[in-house]
Amino acid sequence: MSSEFGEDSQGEAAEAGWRAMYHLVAEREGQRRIFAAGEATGLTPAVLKALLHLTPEGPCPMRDLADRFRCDPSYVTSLVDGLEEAGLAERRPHPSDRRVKVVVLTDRGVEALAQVRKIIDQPPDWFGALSAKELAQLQGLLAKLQAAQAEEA
Amino acid sequence: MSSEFGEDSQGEAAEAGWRAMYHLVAEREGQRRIFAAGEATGLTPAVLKALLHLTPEGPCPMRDLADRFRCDPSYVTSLVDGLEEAGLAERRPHPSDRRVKVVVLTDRGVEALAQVRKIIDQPPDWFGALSAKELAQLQGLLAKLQAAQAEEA
DNA sequence: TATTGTTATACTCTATAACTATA
DNA sequence: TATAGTTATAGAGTATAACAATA
Repeated sequence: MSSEFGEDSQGEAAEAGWRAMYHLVAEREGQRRIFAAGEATGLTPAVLKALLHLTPEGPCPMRDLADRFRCDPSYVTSLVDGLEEAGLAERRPHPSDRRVKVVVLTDRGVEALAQVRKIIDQPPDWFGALSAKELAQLQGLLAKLQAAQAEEA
Repeated sequence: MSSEFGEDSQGEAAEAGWRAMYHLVAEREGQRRIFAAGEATGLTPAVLKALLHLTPEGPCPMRDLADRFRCDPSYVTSLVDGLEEAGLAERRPHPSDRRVKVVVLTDRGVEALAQVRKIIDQPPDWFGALSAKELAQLQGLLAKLQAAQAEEA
């Protein structure tokens, strides 16, 4: 949420850019992809979402998942239950803190994650409207935004 | 979903651009805004979503809402019930087809929609990482994409 | 005492099936 | 016969509260 733009033209340009991005991503393509990924994998949207927050390398304490999702820990329990039932992840004890359980993807889980990522990462057809040069420009601008976003945290 | 890019470098650039946009919009800011809008208005996420698909001018047949949402008509019933209970919209008979009911925003509904839009449209702080010139560039590129997306439908 | 995770429970979101009214 | 909307119902999704184990 922004507090650093006033009614100046730069603020307006930022808003226009943000609105365009939001519209392009969130208001159509996002759901379409989650839907397609669900059909391809047979997973429910909720479990899919959980899968997308797991990484192939890192074992992840359940508590961290609750924080990332901003959801109740009890819900993480049911999410991880779903992942385990689908054979995509496992609970393991934390090496040093025995209260904690960490979640790790199984081989099948890593595979499923790759499949889902492939679907989600596929650019919509309308990206064809940009030339190679314009795509490079866009990438550069978005990279700057990503860097700024990362720094914010 | 794309079918027109192969493994060429342009396809890769498109994917990188799309992934960056998706990440910037969907994986953090989107939910944050819906959450904030819900807190500000006291509306549930579902009713909020419905509100966002209504326009101040156009009376909208309920069936059209079901199509836009890709949801079952029965769910539209409960959504519009929610909007009516909150005093934000009303059902009216369709002038020529008496099977149809159209949904129109009330004055309070128009107000609430503006409030929600204001929250959602507020650019994140990290837009400050771009100069005025870069913002203009970004706007131009996104406008092209929006035009292409609109044409697709 | 504070924290992690689970269970039991209940509330919200969303779809299916059966129905009514109109076309 | 086909289409728009509703009702009743059931199934996901998600939170709250009480609890067990560990720190």
